[in-house]
Amino acid sequence: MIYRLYSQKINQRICIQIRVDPMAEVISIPRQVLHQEAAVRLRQLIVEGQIAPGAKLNERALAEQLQVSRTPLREAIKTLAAEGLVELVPNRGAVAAQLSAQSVADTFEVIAGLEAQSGELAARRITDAELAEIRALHYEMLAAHTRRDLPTYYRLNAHIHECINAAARNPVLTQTYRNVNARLQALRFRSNFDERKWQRAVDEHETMVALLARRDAAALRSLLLQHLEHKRDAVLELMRQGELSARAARA
Amino acid sequence: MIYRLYSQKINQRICIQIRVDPMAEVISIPRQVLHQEAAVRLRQLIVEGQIAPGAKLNERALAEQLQVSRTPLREAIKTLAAEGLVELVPNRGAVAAQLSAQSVADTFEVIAGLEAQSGELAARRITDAELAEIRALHYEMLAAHTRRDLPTYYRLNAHIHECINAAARNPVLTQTYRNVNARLQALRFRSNFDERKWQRAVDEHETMVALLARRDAAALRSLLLQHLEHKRDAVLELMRQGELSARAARA
DNA sequence: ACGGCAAGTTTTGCATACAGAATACGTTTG
DNA sequence: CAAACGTATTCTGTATGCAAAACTTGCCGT
Repeated sequence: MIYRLYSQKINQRICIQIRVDPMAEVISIPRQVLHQEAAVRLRQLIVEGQIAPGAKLNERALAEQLQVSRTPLREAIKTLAAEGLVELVPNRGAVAAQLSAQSVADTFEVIAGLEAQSGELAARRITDAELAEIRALHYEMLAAHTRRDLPTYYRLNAHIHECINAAARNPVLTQTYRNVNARLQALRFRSNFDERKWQRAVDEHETMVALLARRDAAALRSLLLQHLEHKRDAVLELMRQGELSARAARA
Repeated sequence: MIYRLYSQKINQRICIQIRVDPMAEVISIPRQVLHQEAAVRLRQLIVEGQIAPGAKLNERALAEQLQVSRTPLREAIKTLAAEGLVELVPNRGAVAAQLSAQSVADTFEVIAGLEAQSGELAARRITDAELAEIRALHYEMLAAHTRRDLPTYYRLNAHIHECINAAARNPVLTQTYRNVNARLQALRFRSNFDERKWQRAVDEHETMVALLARRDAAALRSLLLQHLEHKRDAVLELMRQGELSARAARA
């Protein structure tokens, strides 16, 4: 494999060629293109809530913050718009997506279907090694639950669901799932379980692992539907509380 | 509501204000912004196969063809990339997505899940008026089938599935469905049923309408799963034939 | 005081300019 | 003649400039 390095001046050109061992290519860090880098960082800002839902995205300010020019930033915004994380308003730029209670419920309905299918497929296709990894993560999660370490619990919880998804061996499903799920991350980051619901979620995860081990696709499917329904109710309840406390603060 | 029309010159500014009746706004045709216009037309080019799967998208040539500059075109390309219709290769631009048999199968697996859920929800939520419209479309489709008018059949078929989806009353589901479905349109445009499979598809549609009328969510769900499985097999078979004939042509 | 208006300011959308990466191509050399 | 090389050309990625749209502010008349 041959690579060439050029440096073009007005009327003077230098050309250097170097050979690169094909095996060594993975080592090279080709620094992602700017618009993808910008998309990643902007996605993070929105998902983590540093850009509030409904907030306007000022291109000049964001470009400065992310240290890129407006062109790649605008391209990144178009990407996030297609993912549903921002909304484009003609001649008025973009705003961070704002989820009403209704659209949260809708999103959970879709996610539930996707997760259920993941589970169903995973139960058929999972390997013992993958199952062992999920079981290990599950025990770590139990530890986090015992310590009431919510951030770690969330991280592990999301990781387990990602692993189940991966075990379904369907890249299109994985991408679709990630895409829809991204919209909910902003909510989950803030959310906080009540004790009883948290225990129930842990129990459901316990059953999940057992059903995966038994390769019981149908049961896992319905468990996941139920699990997501409970998650939805928890999030909606928190939204209502948040709304109430916001109203109380305003009053 | 007040709108203002400006024309800025270097050091001279003209400002005209006009009043617009809010009710009249829907009449005005504010010609979508260029990057969205470009995205729509580019999507069409890819879906209809005028840009072959795997073909490189030359920005300058495409910009000229679509009568826009490269900036909005690139933004449109980023949108389609997020939808999965094109693939971005760093420093090498974009290529129209190419679906392997495996990824077609994967995509159908996801679509099947989404359609099944649409059906399930639609059976619960559909109104009599919506049902009547679907039934009407169904009869039109029967007419197209009887005439062996494949293009009309496809159009009506897609329309019926869209209507079922709409009856589910879940915008997130609708968007996700459209998104994933777009990738398959390119294939369906070219495909052609064998007689027996076509008849079976028509029969399945007949049952579909009956189950919607009975509001039988569970049965509709499993029928749709089966229906999509058959569609998948038909498309995969056509892909194999296409490959074979392509090979034969090359030999 | 207040609603409406016009000019000023900011911001978005698009086009163009330019640097660097990739590619095509003619030449050289073993 | 094929492989390698160097140059020219093409193409992508980013920055910048400019016009139109939206927003802000101050003014004026009632």
